[in-house]
Amino acid sequence: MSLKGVCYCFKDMSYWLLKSDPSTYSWDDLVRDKETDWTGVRNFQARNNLRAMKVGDRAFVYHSQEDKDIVGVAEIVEAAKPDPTAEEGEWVSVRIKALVPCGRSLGLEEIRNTPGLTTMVLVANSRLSVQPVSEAQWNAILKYTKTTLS
DNA sequence: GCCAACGTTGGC
DNA sequence: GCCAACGTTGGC
Repeated sequence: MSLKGVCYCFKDMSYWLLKSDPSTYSWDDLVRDKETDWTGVRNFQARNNLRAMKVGDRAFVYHSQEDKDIVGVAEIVEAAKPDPTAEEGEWVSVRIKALVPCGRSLGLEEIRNTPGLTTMVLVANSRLSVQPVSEAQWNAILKYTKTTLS
């Protein structure tokens, strides 16, 4: 691979946050499965975010409901394709794989109280299940959670 | 195209 | 379990 190609990949990487109720599908489930199709998204904004994902993009996995924290990092390994679980409508899913767990989880409360993270979509619109994360937010969260990507 | 009614999600 | 916020649906 050329150096130009490498640089392009880095420059072009996008970051995301995927929300899941752990009683339905948790980070531990993803680690067990290693990879999974992220199906079941039935919201237009979330679907558009799924469509914008590229192979190699990274996403935090956030546990909604009882935990309310960011727990791990996943990588997009297949871009959007028709969601096989959708009986009607143009819904899509992407394939993700577990990369690393966070060194420690980062709770919603702490996100709300951390300068630089208060602008996260999670804070303004906690209901959106597939959200973009800025590069600055991404790096800050890696730092706060003591998470190292190999 | 507006808006009331309804359903769902998720924080508390 | 409650309820606020949000998104979708459907009547007009």
